[in-house]
Amino acid sequence: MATTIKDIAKRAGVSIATVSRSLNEDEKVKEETKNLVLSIAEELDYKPNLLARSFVTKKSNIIGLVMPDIFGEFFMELIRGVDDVCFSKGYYTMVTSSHSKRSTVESIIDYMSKGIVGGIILMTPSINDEIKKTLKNTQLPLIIINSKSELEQYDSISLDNYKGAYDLVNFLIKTKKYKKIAHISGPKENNDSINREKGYLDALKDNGIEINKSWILRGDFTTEQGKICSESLLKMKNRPQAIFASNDMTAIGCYQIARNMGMKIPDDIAIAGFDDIFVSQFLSPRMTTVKVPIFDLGKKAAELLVKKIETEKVNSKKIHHLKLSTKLVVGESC
Amino acid sequence: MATTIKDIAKRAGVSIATVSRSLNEDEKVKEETKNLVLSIAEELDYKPNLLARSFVTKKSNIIGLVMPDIFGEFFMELIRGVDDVCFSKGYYTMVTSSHSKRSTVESIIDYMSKGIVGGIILMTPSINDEIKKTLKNTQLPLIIINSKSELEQYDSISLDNYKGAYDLVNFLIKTKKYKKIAHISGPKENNDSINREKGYLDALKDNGIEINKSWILRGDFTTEQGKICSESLLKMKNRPQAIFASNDMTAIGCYQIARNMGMKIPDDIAIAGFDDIFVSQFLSPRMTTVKVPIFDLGKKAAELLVKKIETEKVNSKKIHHLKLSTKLVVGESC
DNA sequence: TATTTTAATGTAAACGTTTTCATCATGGTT
DNA sequence: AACCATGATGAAAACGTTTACATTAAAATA
Repeated sequence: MATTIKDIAKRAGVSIATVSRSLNEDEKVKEETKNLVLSIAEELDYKPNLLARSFVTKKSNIIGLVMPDIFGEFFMELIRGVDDVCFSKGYYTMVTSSHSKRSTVESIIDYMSKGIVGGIILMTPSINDEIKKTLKNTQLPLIIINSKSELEQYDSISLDNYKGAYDLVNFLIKTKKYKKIAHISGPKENNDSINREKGYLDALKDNGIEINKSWILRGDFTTEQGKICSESLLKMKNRPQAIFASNDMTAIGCYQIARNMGMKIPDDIAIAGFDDIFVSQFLSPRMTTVKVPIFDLGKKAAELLVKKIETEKVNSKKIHHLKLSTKLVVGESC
Repeated sequence: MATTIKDIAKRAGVSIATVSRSLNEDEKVKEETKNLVLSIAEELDYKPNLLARSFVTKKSNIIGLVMPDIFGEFFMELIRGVDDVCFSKGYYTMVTSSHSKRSTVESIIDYMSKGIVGGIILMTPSINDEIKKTLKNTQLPLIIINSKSELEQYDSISLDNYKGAYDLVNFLIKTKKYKKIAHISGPKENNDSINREKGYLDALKDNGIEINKSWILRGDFTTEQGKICSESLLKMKNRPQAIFASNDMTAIGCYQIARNMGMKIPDDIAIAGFDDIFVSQFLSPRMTTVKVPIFDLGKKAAELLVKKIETEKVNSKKIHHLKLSTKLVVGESC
């Protein structure tokens, strides 16, 4: 049987209330008594029962991380960032992802209603009405990771996809002197994708380059679709000099097609991606892309959430909207 | 305020005991009463307070996944496998990793003592005395993921690293006709590494090839060390025809050095790895390696653990030691 | 019919903690 | 000397469940 505050109380000859107070720093209790209790707790190797504590305080030091998927380095880095902060602040990280069998909403509801988590980090590429409605019904501390802060009333952290894409395309035009730049986008509803495309369009516009709509193809962040799109781009009579793919996975598809068609990168076709995933540095030539600080994203989200959980009483109603900047990674593919 | 069994009891005109019994399928309660209770619960959108439940039953449906690190696709796949099973069985996945600030042992102790998890999946590359001692003090259901089942008393799941390596080296000898095969190992204490090296040695032995000790170098699973080791191998007067690296990361280092030295893979030097990480398929030439079913590993571990948690009363003392087989992936690097 | 068994339900304790309220010294203020 | 504020502590309730035990009514057995 594990040691409880009762055991300590008995041994110390005080009430359990005094033990509890001694254990929870902030309370007024005579220094002497406190030290006695603390030393006995130490001696008996006392570990507070978190379940009991959370149960009575209605606060859980478990953070629920809801993601659209659990796959690849993006989510791994996110988890790592969250875990890093959680650990150092005495919190636990609980992960869940959407599934064929479970929607994002279901995950959230589950977490919210069962009293199991003390706060939620919600990472979602898009926010639909169902999610909005669900969020409205909770008063759990919440941080949203999403590019588009459609929900102004919630704290959010996002990557500056727009600027990342803008800078990259601007670099292609200004430094590399490309004028014919195609784009393979990401999924339609995906806010990351939407903002990257915007950055692309604005960079062209600002440089006085006319937009060629036939050079903008819809991808879906997969290598497969990258292949399909790049193939049709490279077979055009008036084909582009460069392809800006909405993410590295898509760009990898372009690499493969270019190689298959016997084209040299970047001489015959320049390729740029977005994300700077692990693979990208090993491709030859090294991919030009945009580094996104996912680890930091996770860290920041967790930090913000913990802060929110702990100051909830004070209820500082200030809403934060953080935007993390990306970094251009210049390789030899352009 | 959330609905509790008291609310249901009041509305249904029964005691909370009856409500509880109705909710927990297995109990004897009149069909009629049960239906009434259930319909009211539905109506009031009752969600049991998991904290309260776990607190009183001393059973948690949270599974603690303890890993040596949280980085890269290996752990991502592991988490995914665990999450997959956990979700479908109504469990939650809590992750933690070792740190500069936290040892594996501390993570375990933390999980064990705070009453927060109902079982632990412990993934560790090696088991030291401290871990052994710690495990002895718990009666929490536990599954160990580790190559070497030093701890026969605990259920374990592991990858058949030995056979994977043996088959690969055997393939290099029998099919590819290499006779001079070097090996860059992994960390000393790492059981995966140890078994892979054993497989390598035995394959050579069984094929009547004498072992050249100067061709066996100590790596540490990093690309950096792969570079260092392969450079010294390739600069030898009597240099090997092939290098079997203990994992793909190391093999990638070999690729880079070979390229730097102007050597063609596989003509000048053949390279093989282990793990079949995501990158490997994109290298040119495609790496020959060994695919390890990490996702399945996670799944199996979770399945076993859940089974253990749920049959604990019955206490079937049978200990399971599962070994998952790997699969040779033939690329063009050999 | 009297007694025993069984089924259905209620009562209340228990889990380990926090926290409100009450109690009781102690020492300072009039 | 009487009073009051204060600081330290204890008693007990509360949180939402499950569950051992008690109770009741109905059914089965004698």
